[in-house]
Amino acid sequence: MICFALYSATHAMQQAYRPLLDPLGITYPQYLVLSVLWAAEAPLTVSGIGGALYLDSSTITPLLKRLETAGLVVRNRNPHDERMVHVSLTDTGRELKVRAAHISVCIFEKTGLDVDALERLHTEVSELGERLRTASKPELQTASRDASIQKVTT
Amino acid sequence: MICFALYSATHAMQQAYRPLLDPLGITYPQYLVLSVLWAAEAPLTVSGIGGALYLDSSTITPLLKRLETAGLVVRNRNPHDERMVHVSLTDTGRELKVRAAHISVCIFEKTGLDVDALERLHTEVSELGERLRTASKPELQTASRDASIQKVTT
DNA sequence: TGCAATTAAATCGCGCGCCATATAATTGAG
DNA sequence: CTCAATTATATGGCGCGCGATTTAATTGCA
Repeated sequence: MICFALYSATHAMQQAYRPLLDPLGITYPQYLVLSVLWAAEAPLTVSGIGGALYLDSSTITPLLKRLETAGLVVRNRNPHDERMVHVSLTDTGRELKVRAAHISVCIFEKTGLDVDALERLHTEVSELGERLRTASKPELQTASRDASIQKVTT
Repeated sequence: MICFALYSATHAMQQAYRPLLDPLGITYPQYLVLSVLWAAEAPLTVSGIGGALYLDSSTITPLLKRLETAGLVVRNRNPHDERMVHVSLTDTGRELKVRAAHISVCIFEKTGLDVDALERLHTEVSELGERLRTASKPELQTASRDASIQKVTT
Protein backbone atom coordinates (compact mmCIF):
# COMPACT_ATOMS: atom_id res chain seq x y z
CA MET A 1 0.00 0.00 0.00
CA ILE A 2 0.94 3.58 -0.53
CA CYS A 3 0.29 4.35 3.12
CA PHE A 4 3.70 3.61 4.55
CA ALA A 5 5.29 5.40 1.61
CA LEU A 6 3.33 8.52 2.47
CA TYR A 7 4.05 8.12 6.15
CA SER A 8 7.80 7.77 5.78
CA ALA A 9 8.11 10.36 3.02
CA THR A 10 6.34 12.84 5.28
CA HIS A 11 8.79 12.16 8.07
CA ALA A 12 11.70 12.45 5.67
CA MET A 13 10.30 15.74 4.42
CA GLN A 14 10.08 17.11 7.94
CA GLN A 15 13.65 16.03 8.55
CA ALA A 16 14.69 17.85 5.41
CA TYR A 17 13.09 21.02 6.76
CA ARG A 18 14.71 20.75 10.16
CA PRO A 19 18.16 22.17 9.37
CA LEU A 20 16.47 25.03 7.52
CA LEU A 21 13.94 25.81 10.25
CA ASP A 22 16.18 25.31 13.27
CA PRO A 23 18.01 28.59 12.68
CA LEU A 24 14.62 30.34 12.66
CA GLY A 25 13.65 28.61 15.89
CA ILE A 26 10.44 27.12 14.50
CA THR A 27 9.08 23.67 13.73
CA TYR A 28 7.49 22.52 10.50
CA PRO A 29 3.90 22.80 11.81
CA GLN A 30 4.75 26.29 13.08
CA TYR A 31 6.15 27.11 9.65
CA LEU A 32 2.85 25.98 8.11
CA VAL A 33 0.84 28.20 10.44
CA LEU A 34 3.12 31.15 9.72
CA SER A 35 2.81 30.48 5.98
CA VAL A 36 -0.94 30.77 6.26
CA LEU A 37 -0.58 34.04 8.14
CA TRP A 38 2.04 35.36 5.72
CA ALA A 39 -0.37 34.73 2.84
CA ALA A 40 -3.34 36.32 4.57
CA GLU A 41 -4.03 40.02 4.24
CA ALA A 42 -6.11 40.27 7.42
CA PRO A 43 -5.84 38.56 10.82
CA LEU A 44 -7.17 35.02 10.88
CA THR A 45 -9.13 33.15 13.51
CA VAL A 46 -7.97 29.93 15.12
CA SER A 47 -10.46 27.95 13.09
CA GLY A 48 -9.47 29.86 9.95
CA ILE A 49 -5.91 28.66 10.36
CA GLY A 50 -7.04 25.21 11.34
CA GLY A 51 -9.34 24.99 8.35
CA ALA A 52 -6.52 25.78 5.99
CA LEU A 53 -4.30 23.11 7.54
CA TYR A 54 -6.95 20.52 8.45
CA LEU A 55 -6.08 20.85 12.12
CA ASP A 56 -8.37 21.69 14.99
CA SER A 57 -8.12 24.06 17.91
CA SER A 58 -6.61 21.48 20.22
CA THR A 59 -3.56 21.45 17.98
CA ILE A 60 -3.55 25.08 16.86
CA THR A 61 -4.13 26.78 20.20
CA PRO A 62 -1.02 25.47 21.99
CA LEU A 63 1.05 26.01 18.85
CA LEU A 64 -0.11 29.64 18.65
CA LYS A 65 0.79 30.12 22.29
CA ARG A 66 4.32 29.01 21.50
CA LEU A 67 4.47 31.37 18.53
CA GLU A 68 3.17 34.15 20.77
CA THR A 69 5.79 33.37 23.40
CA ALA A 70 8.37 33.54 20.63
CA GLY A 71 7.06 37.00 19.76
CA LEU A 72 5.93 36.06 16.26
CA VAL A 73 2.16 36.48 16.61
CA VAL A 74 -0.39 38.13 18.88
CA ARG A 75 -3.87 36.91 19.73
CA ASN A 76 -6.85 39.08 20.58
CA ARG A 77 -10.48 38.31 21.05
CA ASN A 78 -12.76 39.67 18.35
CA PRO A 79 -14.60 42.54 20.10
CA HIS A 80 -17.75 41.86 18.03
CA ASP A 81 -17.78 38.17 18.92
CA GLU A 82 -15.77 37.28 21.95
CA ARG A 83 -15.81 33.61 21.04
CA MET A 84 -13.29 34.19 18.28
CA VAL A 85 -9.60 34.97 18.51
CA HIS A 86 -7.87 37.04 15.88
CA VAL A 87 -4.30 35.96 15.22
CA SER A 88 -1.97 38.59 13.76
CA LEU A 89 1.70 38.66 12.88
CA THR A 90 4.03 40.89 14.85
CA ASP A 91 6.73 42.82 13.03
CA THR A 92 9.12 40.06 14.01
CA GLY A 93 6.71 37.54 12.58
CA ARG A 94 6.53 39.43 9.30
CA GLU A 95 10.30 39.77 9.16
CA LEU A 96 10.63 36.02 9.51
CA LYS A 97 8.94 35.64 6.14
CA VAL A 98 12.02 37.17 4.51
CA ARG A 99 14.39 34.99 6.49
CA ALA A 100 12.36 31.94 5.43
CA ALA A 101 12.11 32.90 1.78
CA HIS A 102 14.92 30.61 0.65
CA ILE A 103 13.50 27.50 2.26
CA SER A 104 11.13 26.30 -0.45
CA VAL A 105 13.91 26.45 -3.02
CA CYS A 106 16.20 24.45 -0.75
CA ILE A 107 13.53 21.81 -0.29
CA PHE A 108 12.78 21.76 -3.99
CA GLU A 109 16.41 20.94 -4.64
CA LYS A 110 16.40 18.17 -2.05
CA THR A 111 13.50 16.46 -3.83
CA GLY A 112 15.68 15.88 -6.88
CA LEU A 113 12.63 16.36 -9.10
CA ASP A 114 12.03 18.88 -11.85
CA VAL A 115 9.23 21.40 -11.65
CA ASP A 116 6.85 19.43 -13.85
CA ALA A 117 7.28 16.13 -12.06
CA LEU A 118 6.87 17.84 -8.72
CA GLU A 119 3.76 19.62 -9.90
CA ARG A 120 2.20 16.37 -11.10
CA LEU A 121 3.07 14.56 -7.91
CA HIS A 122 1.73 17.46 -5.89
CA THR A 123 -1.60 17.27 -7.69
CA GLU A 124 -1.91 13.53 -7.29
CA VAL A 125 -1.03 13.55 -3.60
CA SER A 126 -3.40 16.45 -2.96
CA GLU A 127 -6.22 14.64 -4.70
CA LEU A 128 -5.49 11.48 -2.77
CA GLY A 129 -5.64 13.43 0.47
CA GLU A 130 -8.89 15.01 -0.59
CA ARG A 131 -10.45 11.65 -1.37
CA LEU A 132 -9.27 10.10 1.88
CA ARG A 133 -10.64 13.09 3.76
CA THR A 134 -14.10 12.84 2.24
CA ALA A 135 -14.02 9.05 2.58
CA SER A 136 -13.45 9.33 6.32
CA LYS A 137 -15.19 12.46 7.39
CA PRO A 138 -18.72 12.94 8.72
CA GLU A 139 -21.52 11.26 6.84
CA LEU A 140 -22.57 14.58 5.33
CA GLN A 141 -21.34 14.22 1.74
CA THR A 142 -18.94 17.14 1.87
CA ALA A 143 -19.56 19.63 -0.93
CA SER A 144 -15.83 20.39 -1.16
CA ARG A 145 -14.17 22.61 1.34
CA ASP A 146 -15.67 25.99 2.13
CA ALA A 147 -14.43 28.48 -0.44
CA SER A 148 -13.62 31.06 2.20
CA ILE A 149 -10.78 28.92 3.51
CA GLN A 150 -7.43 29.67 1.98
CA LYS A 151 -5.24 27.23 0.17
CA VAL A 152 -1.82 26.51 1.57
CA THR A 153 0.87 26.98 -1.03
CA THR A 154 3.97 26.03 0.90
CA MET B 1 5.34 22.80 -2.60
CA ILE B 2 4.39 19.19 -2.30
CA CYS B 3 5.24 19.23 1.39
CA PHE B 4 1.89 20.27 2.78
CA ALA B 5 0.15 17.90 0.38
CA LEU B 6 2.19 15.02 1.80
CA TYR B 7 1.67 16.20 5.34
CA SER B 8 -2.10 16.50 5.08
CA ALA B 9 -2.54 13.37 2.96
CA THR B 10 -0.65 11.41 5.61
CA HIS B 11 -2.95 12.69 8.31
CA ALA B 12 -5.99 11.92 6.17
CA MET B 13 -4.64 8.44 5.59
CA GLN B 14 -4.21 7.84 9.31
CA GLN B 15 -7.77 9.06 9.85
CA ALA B 16 -8.95 6.61 7.22
CA TYR B 17 -7.25 3.79 9.15
CA ARG B 18 -8.70 4.79 12.48
CA PRO B 19 -12.18 3.25 12.19
CA LEU B 20 -10.58 0.06 10.92
CA LEU B 21 -7.91 -0.14 13.62
CA ASP B 22 -9.99 1.02 16.58
CA PRO B 23 -11.85 -2.32 16.79
CA LEU B 24 -8.45 -4.03 16.99
CA GLY B 25 -7.31 -1.68 19.71
CA ILE B 26 -4.19 -0.53 17.89
CA THR B 27 -2.89 2.67 16.32
CA TYR B 28 -1.47 3.09 12.83
CA PRO B 29 2.18 3.07 13.99
CA GLN B 30 1.42 -0.05 16.01
CA TYR B 31 -0.15 -1.58 12.91
CA LEU B 32 3.05 -0.82 11.02
CA VAL B 33 5.18 -2.51 13.66
CA LEU B 34 2.89 -5.53 13.70
CA SER B 35 3.00 -5.66 9.88
CA VAL B 36 6.77 -5.91 10.04
CA LEU B 37 6.52 -8.70 12.59
CA TRP B 38 3.79 -10.51 10.63
CA ALA B 39 6.04 -10.50 7.57
CA ALA B 40 9.11 -11.72 9.45
CA GLU B 41 9.80 -15.40 9.86
CA ALA B 42 12.04 -14.99 12.90
CA PRO B 43 11.94 -12.62 15.88
CA LEU B 44 13.26 -9.14 15.12
CA THR B 45 15.35 -6.76 17.19
CA VAL B 46 14.25 -3.27 18.13
CA SER B 47 16.62 -1.78 15.59
CA GLY B 48 15.47 -4.30 13.00
CA ILE B 49 11.93 -3.02 13.32
CA GLY B 50 13.09 0.56 13.49
CA GLY B 51 15.24 0.11 10.42
CA ALA B 52 12.30 -1.14 8.42
CA LEU B 53 10.15 1.83 9.48
CA TYR B 54 12.84 4.54 9.66
CA LEU B 55 12.15 5.01 13.36
CA ASP B 56 14.58 4.79 16.24
CA SER B 57 14.50 3.09 19.60
CA SER B 58 13.08 6.10 21.39
CA THR B 59 9.93 5.67 19.32
CA ILE B 60 9.91 1.88 19.03
CA THR B 61 10.66 0.92 22.61
CA PRO B 62 7.65 2.60 24.24
CA LEU B 63 5.40 1.43 21.39
CA LEU B 64 6.58 -2.16 21.92
CA LYS B 65 5.88 -1.85 25.60
CA ARG B 66 2.31 -0.92 24.79
CA LEU B 67 2.02 -3.86 22.41
CA GLU B 68 3.44 -6.08 25.12
CA THR B 69 0.95 -4.76 27.67
CA ALA B 70 -1.77 -5.50 25.11
CA GLY B 71 -0.47 -9.07 24.95
CA LEU B 72 0.47 -8.91 21.27
CA VAL B 73 4.24 -9.26 21.51
CA VAL B 74 6.90 -10.42 23.93
CA ARG B 75 10.42 -9.06 24.32
CA ASN B 76 13.45 -11.02 25.46
CA ARG B 77 17.10 -10.19 25.60
CA ASN B 78 19.25 -12.11 23.17
CA PRO B 79 21.20 -14.54 25.38
CA HIS B 80 24.24 -14.32 23.09
CA ASP B 81 24.29 -10.51 23.15
CA GLU B 82 22.41 -9.00 26.02
CA ARG B 83 22.37 -5.61 24.35
CA MET B 84 19.74 -6.77 21.88
CA VAL B 85 16.07 -7.47 22.43
CA HIS B 86 14.22 -10.06 20.39
CA VAL B 87 10.63 -9.11 19.71
CA SER B 88 8.23 -11.96 18.96
CA LEU B 89 4.52 -12.19 18.32
CA THR B 90 2.31 -13.94 20.83
CA ASP B 91 -0.47 -16.21 19.62
CA THR B 92 -2.82 -13.27 20.10
CA GLY B 93 -0.51 -11.12 18.03
CA ARG B 94 -0.49 -13.69 15.25
CA GLU B 95 -4.26 -14.03 15.37
CA LEU B 96 -4.59 -10.29 14.93
CA LYS B 97 -3.08 -10.64 11.47
CA VAL B 98 -6.23 -12.47 10.37
CA ARG B 99 -8.51 -9.91 11.94
CA ALA B 100 -6.57 -7.17 10.16
CA ALA B 101 -6.49 -8.89 6.79
CA HIS B 102 -9.37 -6.89 5.33
CA ILE B 103 -7.87 -3.50 6.17
CA SER B 104 -5.66 -2.94 3.16
CA VAL B 105 -8.57 -3.61 0.80
CA CYS B 106 -10.75 -1.15 2.70
CA ILE B 107 -8.07 1.51 2.45
CA PHE B 108 -7.51 0.75 -1.19
CA GLU B 109 -11.18 1.44 -1.83
CA LYS B 110 -11.04 4.70 0.09
CA THR B 111 -8.25 5.98 -2.16
CA GLY B 112 -10.57 5.89 -5.14
CA LEU B 113 -7.64 4.92 -7.35
CA ASP B 114 -7.17 1.86 -9.52
CA VAL B 115 -4.34 -0.58 -8.92
CA ASP B 116 -2.08 0.87 -11.61
CA ALA B 117 -2.45 4.49 -10.55
CA LEU B 118 -1.86 3.52 -6.95
CA GLU B 119 1.21 1.51 -7.88
CA ARG B 120 2.68 4.42 -9.83
CA LEU B 121 1.96 6.89 -7.04
CA HIS B 122 3.41 4.49 -4.52
CA THR B 123 6.64 4.26 -6.49
CA GLU B 124 6.95 8.01 -6.92
CA VAL B 125 6.25 8.78 -3.27
CA SER B 126 8.67 6.07 -2.13
CA GLU B 127 11.39 7.45 -4.37
CA LEU B 128 10.74 10.96 -3.13
CA GLY B 129 11.05 9.74 0.45
CA GLU B 130 14.25 7.96 -0.42
CA ARG B 131 15.77 11.06 -1.97
CA LEU B 132 14.74 13.28 0.93
CA ARG B 133 16.22 10.76 3.33
CA THR B 134 19.60 10.65 1.63
CA ALA B 135 19.51 14.43 1.16
CA SER B 136 19.15 14.93 4.90
CA LYS B 137 20.98 12.06 6.47
CA PRO B 138 24.58 11.82 7.66
CA GLU B 139 27.26 13.02 5.28
CA LEU B 140 28.19 9.45 4.44
CA GLN B 141 26.71 9.03 0.93
CA THR B 142 24.33 6.22 1.81
CA ALA B 143 24.81 3.22 -0.44
CA SER B 144 21.09 2.44 -0.26
CA ARG B 145 19.58 0.84 2.76
CA ASP B 146 21.15 -2.30 4.17
CA ALA B 147 19.80 -5.25 2.26
CA SER B 148 19.15 -7.23 5.44
CA ILE B 149 16.39 -4.84 6.43
CA GLN B 150 12.97 -5.86 5.32
CA LYS B 151 10.71 -3.84 3.09
CA VAL B 152 7.37 -2.79 4.50
CA THR B 153 4.53 -3.77 2.19
CA THR B 154 1.53 -2.38 4.04
C1' DT C 1 -37.76 38.07 26.17
C1' DG C 2 -35.96 33.45 27.87
C1' DC C 3 -33.49 29.66 27.41
C1' DA C 4 -31.98 25.69 25.00
C1' DA C 5 -29.00 24.80 20.91
C1' DT C 6 -25.01 26.13 18.57
C1' DT C 7 -20.42 27.86 17.92
C1' DA C 8 -15.34 29.05 18.93
C1' DA C 9 -11.53 28.23 21.78
C1' DA C 10 -9.33 26.08 25.27
C1' DT C 11 -8.12 22.08 28.11
C1' DC C 12 -6.93 17.23 29.21
C1' DG C 13 -5.07 12.74 28.22
C1' DC C 14 -2.42 9.89 25.44
C1' DG C 15 0.45 8.13 21.67
C1' DC C 16 3.69 9.19 18.70
C1' DG C 17 8.54 11.12 16.76
C1' DC C 18 12.88 12.84 17.66
C1' DC C 19 16.85 14.99 20.09
C1' DA C 20 19.97 14.32 23.66
C1' DT C 21 21.51 11.53 26.98
C1' DA C 22 22.05 7.37 29.91
C1' DT C 23 22.89 2.53 30.74
C1' DA C 24 24.67 -1.73 29.83
C1' DA C 25 27.04 -5.13 26.94
C1' DT C 26 30.51 -6.10 23.56
C1' DT C 27 34.54 -5.20 20.77
C1' DG C 28 39.10 -4.20 19.70
C1' DA C 29 43.52 -1.83 19.79
C1' DG C 30 47.69 -1.97 22.32
C1' DC D 1 44.34 -8.83 29.36
C1' DT D 2 42.59 -3.91 29.78
C1' DC D 3 40.19 -0.19 29.08
C1' DA D 4 38.54 3.11 25.93
C1' DA D 5 35.43 3.05 21.87
C1' DT D 6 31.40 1.17 19.94
C1' DT D 7 26.82 -0.80 19.84
C1' DA D 8 21.85 -1.71 21.31
C1' DT D 9 18.37 -0.29 23.91
C1' DA D 10 16.13 2.72 27.19
C1' DT D 11 14.86 7.22 29.26
C1' DG D 12 13.55 12.21 29.62
C1' DG D 13 11.84 16.27 27.55
C1' DC D 14 9.14 18.57 24.22
C1' DG D 15 6.04 19.51 20.31
C1' DC D 16 2.65 17.84 17.76
C1' DG D 17 -2.28 15.59 16.51
C1' DC D 18 -6.60 14.13 17.94
C1' DG D 19 -10.66 12.43 20.70
C1' DA D 20 -13.34 14.00 24.36
C1' DT D 21 -14.78 17.42 27.27
C1' DT D 22 -15.19 22.18 29.11
C1' DT D 23 -16.00 27.08 29.06
C1' DA D 24 -17.82 31.08 27.32
C1' DA D 25 -20.34 33.75 23.89
C1' DT D 26 -23.91 34.04 20.51
C1' DT D 27 -28.07 32.63 18.06
C1' DG D 28 -32.62 31.50 17.34
C1' DC D 29 -36.93 29.70 18.32
C1' DA D 30 -41.07 29.58 21.20
